[in-house]
Amino acid sequence: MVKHGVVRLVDVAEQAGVTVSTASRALSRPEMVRPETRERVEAAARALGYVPNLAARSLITGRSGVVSVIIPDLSNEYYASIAQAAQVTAREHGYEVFIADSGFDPDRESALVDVASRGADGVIVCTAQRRHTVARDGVPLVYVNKMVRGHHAVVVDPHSVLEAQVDHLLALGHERILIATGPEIFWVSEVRSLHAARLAKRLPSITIDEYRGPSYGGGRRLVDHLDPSVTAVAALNDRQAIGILQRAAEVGIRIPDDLSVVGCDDLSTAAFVSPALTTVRVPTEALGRAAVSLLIDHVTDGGPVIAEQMVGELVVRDSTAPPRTAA
Amino acid sequence: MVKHGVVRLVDVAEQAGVTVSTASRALSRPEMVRPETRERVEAAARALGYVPNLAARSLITGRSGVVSVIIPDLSNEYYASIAQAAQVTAREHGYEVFIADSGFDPDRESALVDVASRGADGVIVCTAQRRHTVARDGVPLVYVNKMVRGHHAVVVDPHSVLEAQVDHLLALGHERILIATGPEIFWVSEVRSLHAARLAKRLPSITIDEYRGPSYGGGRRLVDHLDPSVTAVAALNDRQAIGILQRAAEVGIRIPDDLSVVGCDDLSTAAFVSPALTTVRVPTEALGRAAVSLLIDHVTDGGPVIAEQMVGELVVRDSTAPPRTAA
DNA sequence: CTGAAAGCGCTTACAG
DNA sequence: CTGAAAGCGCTTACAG
Repeated sequence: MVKHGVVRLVDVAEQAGVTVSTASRALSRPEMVRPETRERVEAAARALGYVPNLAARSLITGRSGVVSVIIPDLSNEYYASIAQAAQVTAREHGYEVFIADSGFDPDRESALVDVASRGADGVIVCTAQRRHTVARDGVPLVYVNKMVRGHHAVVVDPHSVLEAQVDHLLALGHERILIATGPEIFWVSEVRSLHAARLAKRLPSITIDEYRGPSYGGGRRLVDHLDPSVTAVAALNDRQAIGILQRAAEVGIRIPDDLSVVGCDDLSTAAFVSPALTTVRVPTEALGRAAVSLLIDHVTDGGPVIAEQMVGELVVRDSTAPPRTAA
Repeated sequence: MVKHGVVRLVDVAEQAGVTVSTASRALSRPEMVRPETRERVEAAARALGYVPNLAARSLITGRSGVVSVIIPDLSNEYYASIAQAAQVTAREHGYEVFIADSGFDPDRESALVDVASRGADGVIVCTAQRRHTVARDGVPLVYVNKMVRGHHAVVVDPHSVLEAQVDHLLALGHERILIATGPEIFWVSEVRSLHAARLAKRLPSITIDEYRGPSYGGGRRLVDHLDPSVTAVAALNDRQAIGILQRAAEVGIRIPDDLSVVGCDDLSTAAFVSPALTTVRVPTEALGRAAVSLLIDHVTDGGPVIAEQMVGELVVRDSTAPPRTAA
């Protein structure tokens, strides 16, 4: 009889009439034992309800079989979707995923990376903020949503997003376009600012807002500080865009008649708000998958540092239209 | 020098001039060593960048310090919010949380419970489906969103939800009310059906729909099968309610003029759809917190089986109004 | 308060 | 193909 209902490998071995060594091989490297031995061990394991002690295995192999994914906000569909895709892909590679939530707090993020590094074979840090996070030595790490010199990363190219937004608005005939870039604590904002500045130089009617953040509140405040001559806004993301929609409705700005708004991300909410939001779809699933693939196929092998860039895709809905003054 | 940059406790001990035993105590049970010894060990640990090998610790203590939370869909805000609250609470108790996604698949859910049981000190299974899930012997388990005889559980009382919905509609003057209960594969649906049947017996103008599921699609289909005399719908959840709103808009049913709709959950989307959805707010955070508290404070101590029931709270917005024929 | 020693459950060279 | 033995890094009675 085994104590406490916990079945160990030695119990299985005894039942099968072999030693632990053989039992271990039969279970983890079946090609190394005689077929009948394997069957006997497998039968014993099944009969006893054996489940390996992961801690022991991990102690000896030095691998845990888990990948940690750290995201800023679990209840934010955007990040959840990345984490979910990562999970699916990781499982395909035989890894479990451990998802943790930093609550957008850089300090907590660092702490989590640290904790995660201890137990995991690799960690994926999904974060927008530029503030540097350092993983423990020797633990493979991939960033999602920002590029950090010397580190692997998967990002959506901010240029492609801004271009999709602005091209769409220009095509509709807008000239007085406001580009929201967000503050430079965010990696995307930094890159977006550069590109926006370049655009503004070429097209002087373009203005830039770098103060309002990527949130509903940021969008609302943007409306309250809006130059009346602006006819279109390229928002930082959908949350900000939806905040703009909300506040605009409250203060009597009609969308898209008085103001066109284009978002970014394509949250599921984007299709339900009124008017339905024109936006740039971000391939969140691809981000998650790519991060895991990079981690497993590449980082672990000590390959060169890679930064994958993906592109967004414009989704036209009802929040954009030609400017009233034109057309 | 240590090999591979991996600092073990023995390295710290050596540096501090003590044995591993003392080093171990200094770090995990500081009150057992002399203050100056502790300081010496702590200094050494800091200097060397020591981080404990969790697998080794877990092997010997028999505890992993992790709680697994299994949810059906990570990118569903409702479940994400429960998981997030669970995570916060667990951390307050010194546990890390491991969140996994079953994709609404009962088989995968079972498999995940099984995998999770190996590594975790306890598991929280957040699931709507009645189909029974069995944890490994000896691993504490708490269900969220369904009650299972003989198991700990935290749920929102379906009676309270239905009552809030129906009372609101009755107060507005509705008589021809359709109650969507959902198919009985869901635990809530089972309970909700019972209560709905009782209501229908008392108020014969109430009808019941048990075919349409708790999804956007379910809501859309519900509209396509709607008896024109119905003036109000008590939906199974917000997703279904939003599906109703969408489809109603397409087929020219005005809401709330022609039809009142009340949802359940209060997803963030609920406030943004048009018209803004009247719904019953479910305390998802409280669910997550309670599940963890139950797991840690009670299940582990072998206390009696507990099923906590919480109640929803009506949030009135714009999708409900008095029936046109009345008032 | 500290040390020497055993042991957690597994895997894996090393012999046979 | 199988067994005996060592060892992964830690914790914890047991002596001192």
